[in-house]
Parts: sequence; structure tokens; C-alpha cells
Amino acid sequence: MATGHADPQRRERILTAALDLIADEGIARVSHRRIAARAGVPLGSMTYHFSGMDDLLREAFGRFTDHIVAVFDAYLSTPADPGQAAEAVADLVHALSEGSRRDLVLSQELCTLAARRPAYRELTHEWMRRSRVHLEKHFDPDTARQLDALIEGLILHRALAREPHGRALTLEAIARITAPGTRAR
Amino acid sequence: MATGHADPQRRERILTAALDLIADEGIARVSHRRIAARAGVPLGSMTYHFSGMDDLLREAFGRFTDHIVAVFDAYLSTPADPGQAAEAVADLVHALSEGSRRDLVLSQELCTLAARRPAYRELTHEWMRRSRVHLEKHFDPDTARQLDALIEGLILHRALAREPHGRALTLEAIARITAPGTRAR
DNA sequence: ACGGCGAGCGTACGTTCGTACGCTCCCGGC
DNA sequence: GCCGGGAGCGTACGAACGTACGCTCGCCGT
Repeated sequence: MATGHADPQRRERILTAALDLIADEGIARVSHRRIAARAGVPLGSMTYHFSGMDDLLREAFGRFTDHIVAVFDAYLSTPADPGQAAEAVADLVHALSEGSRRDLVLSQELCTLAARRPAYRELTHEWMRRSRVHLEKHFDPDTARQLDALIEGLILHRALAREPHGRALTLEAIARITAPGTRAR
Repeated sequence: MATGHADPQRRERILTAALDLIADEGIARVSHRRIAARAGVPLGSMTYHFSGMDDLLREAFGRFTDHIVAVFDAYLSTPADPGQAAEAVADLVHALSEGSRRDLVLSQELCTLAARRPAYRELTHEWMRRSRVHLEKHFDPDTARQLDALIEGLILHRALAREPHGRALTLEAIARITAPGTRAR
């Protein structure tokens, strides 16, 4: 069997296995032993590579936010004008709300952790900051901020609704929130 | 000591204790024993009153959604015109995003469960349906749907942001999403 | 007065958990 | 060739877990 000396990707496998396990079974059913089993590494590796569950989770979710931001990037780097950008945002919303469920579930788990524990909020701050950077390529800062919140809400509602709303509604919401010249106060 | 025979509120106490525990420590740290300890009931009561953790959680979150819908109701039953309704929605968003954290955390936990397990989605369906009913008192169905998603996103972003956005931004977003006569397609 | 029964609880069992500790074995210095 | 050290793992231990099972005891029918 591959020893750790010959297998430098052991840490990576552990992190991926942790995310997979969380996505499949939820934070409540995560344990060192189960992660180890899924990653195909010995139990002892867990405490060797990570100082505890929290440490492991923070690092794992760090990888995850990188991934999500990359998805944002993929959708938002190409469009050339605000109209195309709105279309791209709609694509993004629909991709994340009806895709593999993995990204959706992991986002939820992270936000849940962050809602209770400030330590995890570092991760969400960074995530929000970076996604806003992408949106600000196409919209002014205030609009970007509102749109970011709307995207989050649309994804969640689409994913949880019995009959998810169609693309037209998504687009209309995006158009409204990005419409220029609404009365400010 | 109060026996179960003399204490018909035992079930209720268990459910409240379960929600409190989840809010404080997260689903991951919930166990029959801990809930029992917090509720001040013997361990045996747990398996007697509920057929398992899932059963208990579903019932507890049922109470929780009732509570949240009541909050929606409290804010949205009084306003008389769309302008006042927008103000009320902004109040709602700010109340839920900077209040006790309890409601926020529990919403998150429920959505996380629902994202993975269809059984819990029944609860979120009902929740969304009822909150939309309240919104439809003031806005047309499509707008209500978009606004509902926006509210969710705004609450979450405000609660997790390093520097939460101010009321003006909340109001602007609400005004934009509820603005009449946006180009449909 | 008394017997039975079922709501409700206490407890013991087998399992699973995180972590501390000691062993292995590779690699670089001599 | 040999030795020392540290990266990395296997394992054993005590705490915590869910649940099955049997007991208690108040109430109702007689």
C-alpha cells in the first residue's frame, strides 16, 4: 500500500474526501474515521496532518470557496456589456441551483458554520469580496452588492422550491436590480 | 421531581431545548443526551416521545418555521401601501440579520438540511409558500417571488458581511425589485 | 378494595468517537 | 556501512453515543 512518504497528495485527498462526505451526509455525520475511510488513508493521518476537525474544515472550505469563485469567474469573465452580463448571471444562478447539489449543499454548510462561528466568517468574507470583484467588472459597487445578495437568494429559492421558477423570472429580477436610475434617497 | 404524568409540557420543552441547542452549537453537536440535559428531562423520554433524531428535528423545525412566518406576519400585516410595505420589508431584513442570531442560525440549519434531504424540503416549501402569501398582500405574485429571494439574500449577506450594508442599500434593492413596469420579455 | 394496563422512565449494552503515545522506516551526515 | 532524527502511521483507551428492554406507578373498571 502507498505509504505517506510516497504519496504527497495525501493531504489533498483528505480535504476532497471531507468535502465529499459533507456534501453526501452533512456536517453532523462527519468524523475523522469516516473521512479517513473515504480518502483511503489511515486514521492516524488525520491527527497528523490536521490539528483537529476545525482546522480540517477551515482548510477544506477554503478549497471550496476557491472553487466557487472560479465558477463565478468562468461565467462573468466573458460578457462584454451589461446585457450579456445579466444573461451570464442568469446562467450562473441556474447552473448552481440545478447542478450537482454538491456546490449548493457545501455553500449552505459553510454559511451555516459562518452564521454561528466568526472563525468561518473569514472564509465567507473573502468569498463575498471576490465575487463582488467579479460583479464590479460589469456593475457599479452598490448594484454589485445588491446583485450578489439577489443571486444568493435566487439560487437558494430555486434549489428548494417545489416548482423552481423559470429563467424568465430570474432574468427579470436581475434586470430590475441592475436597472439604472432608480430613485435613491 | 416532576414526573411525566404531572408535566404535559415535556414534549414542548424537548423541542425548544433542541432548537436552542442547535442554535448554540450546531446540528453536528446535537445528541439525544444533550437535548435531554438541556430540557431537564431524562434520557429515556427522548426515545419515548420521538421515534428518532429525524423525527424530533422535523417537528422542532416545524415549530421554528411557524415562528418565522409569524415574524413575517408581524411586519407585513400593518402597511397600507407599497411604499410602507417596502419600509416594512427593510425593517424585517434588518431585524432578522442583526437580531439574536438565533433565528438566522436556525434558518440556515434548516435550509442546509433541506438542500440535502427532500424530507426537510416539505418544511421549506411550506415556509416559502406562507411567506409569499404575506408578500402577495402588497405585490403581484412574480414580484413577491423575486422579493422573497432578495430578502433571503439580503439577510444572509448582511449577517455575514464584515461591514453590513446600511438601510439605504436595503431599501434601494427592495425599491428596484418592486419597481413597476420593468421590461419583461 | 383491588387488579390490570399502559404512559413514562432508568439503565445497561454494543458501537463509535477523538486523541495520545509509541513504533517504523526513510534519508542525510559521517 | 552505520547512525540519528523526524515524518508518518497503527493502536489502545476513555468518553460519549443511540436504543432496547424491563420496571414503576397512577388511573380506571369492577
